[in-house]
Amino acid sequence: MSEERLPSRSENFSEWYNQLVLKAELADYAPVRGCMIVRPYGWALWENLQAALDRRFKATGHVNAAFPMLIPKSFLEREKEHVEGFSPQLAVVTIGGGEVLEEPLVVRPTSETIIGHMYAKWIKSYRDLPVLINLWNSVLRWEIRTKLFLRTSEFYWQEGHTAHATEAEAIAETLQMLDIYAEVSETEAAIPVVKGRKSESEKFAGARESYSIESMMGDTRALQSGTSHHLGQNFARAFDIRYLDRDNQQQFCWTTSWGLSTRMIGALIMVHGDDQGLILPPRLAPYQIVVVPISRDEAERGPVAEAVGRVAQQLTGFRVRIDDREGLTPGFKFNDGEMRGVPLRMEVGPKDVAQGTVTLARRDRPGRQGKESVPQEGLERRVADLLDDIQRSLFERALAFQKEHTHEPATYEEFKEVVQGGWALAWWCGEAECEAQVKEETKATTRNIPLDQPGGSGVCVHCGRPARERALWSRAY
RNA sequence: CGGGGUGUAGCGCAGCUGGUAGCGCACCGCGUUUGGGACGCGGGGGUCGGCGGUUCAAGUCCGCCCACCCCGACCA
Repeated sequence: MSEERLPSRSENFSEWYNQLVLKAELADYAPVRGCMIVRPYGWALWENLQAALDRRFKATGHVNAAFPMLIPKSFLEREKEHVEGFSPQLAVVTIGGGEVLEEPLVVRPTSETIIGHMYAKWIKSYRDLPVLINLWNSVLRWEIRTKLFLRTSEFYWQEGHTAHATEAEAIAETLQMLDIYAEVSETEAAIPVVKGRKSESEKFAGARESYSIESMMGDTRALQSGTSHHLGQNFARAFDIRYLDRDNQQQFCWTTSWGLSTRMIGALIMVHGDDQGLILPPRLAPYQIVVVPISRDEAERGPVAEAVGRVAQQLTGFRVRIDDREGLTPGFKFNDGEMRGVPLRMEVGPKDVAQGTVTLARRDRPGRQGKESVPQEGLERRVADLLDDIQRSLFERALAFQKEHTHEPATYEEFKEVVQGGWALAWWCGEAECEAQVKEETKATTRNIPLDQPGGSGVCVHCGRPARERALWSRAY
């Protein structure tokens, strides 16, 4: 519960975000540095997102499993780029049961290595392929600078790990999972994305190619909210994952990995929220409707409660919360529901009882607008339509915002200007030092190289050398 | 890891030149309230971030440490 206002979203985005996460009771700071507590309301949101993803993973043939949190340190050292990428961020266990361990164990920063070890053991024949396993777990990366949901030392996610007989299959898998992430983000979270390939400097440590979905937050900065990696044969060679093909020849597998984390919750907050608080998309909201009963005296209480009960019966197909907390005024509950981002509020008071109506208020319309009086009869139909409309309008609003702040600068001068408050889609020569210079000069980095390129060729927006692809540039979280 | 800032009740803060801790909100009880953040009365709650030092006496002065936040370099 809260009663103070949030900082202004437009004036102090960062502070607005921090306080909203706490006040909406999504998460809290843990007593351990860099870690977060995900509170029930935040976890309910994650569970809904999990369900949306898991359904799609299963539909595409994946199965879930559990792997240990502790990994022999030597495993991390097997793949050269992987070590370099993750060493600085590892937490290492050196003592167990009071004894110094023979070999230190690392708390998993990601599971490619232990997966590689086990896949090598399990895969013998082309008949064993593909292996399509997903893990729902948490991982630990020693982060210096943290922010709830966006970057914490421990975070919750899913990591998918697959092994295939051919490169083409592995690439198809990598792109299939990227598509699933994009589809979940857009249809469930109502967050538009740009799918693309990561630059060499931004790709996953050990990957051959990394792909990401990138979204524009309310302050125009970009957030990578899902990644899918084609690992080539890098991990297969490091862990000796081989199979015997139809011609009785030993072949290395082609592997992939892909992950999406609770960071997506941060995206939901930053894309849809406003000065009043969260605005949650109906498909993921823990509660889609909050019912606020209103009665001035004992005589009204009974009929109102009866109407609420009747209405609740009609809405069993929705996630409904009846806010019958005592001693709180309706006004307080309105604000509380808005802060928590409940998509639809239903007020049931004496006037509604007298008229056989309820009052609906949609969260995505400002203030007291978006309120409407509807008959209790056939209510569920109107509720369903409104929730659909809210889901759609949140996406459209976010997409319009993203488009409005995405530019195609022709010159570097223009580029420098636009990346201060938006995204730039601009030709890039593909050279790492060019990218590094741009970052130095503007703080913008390549987010990805969008997959749907209009084609053609041009000159690098920074150095003027020939360029074959356009990159999406932005300041990022 | 560099620069800056903050640690006093759950949250936000006050506490002067040292004298034994307070305000608002939240919380508990009773009553009146309830269609946009109600009000009255009465309560409970503190190793003042930690350790050490100076002093008759430290929230206050000194030293060291720790944590968190903001801005930069690195990362989902």
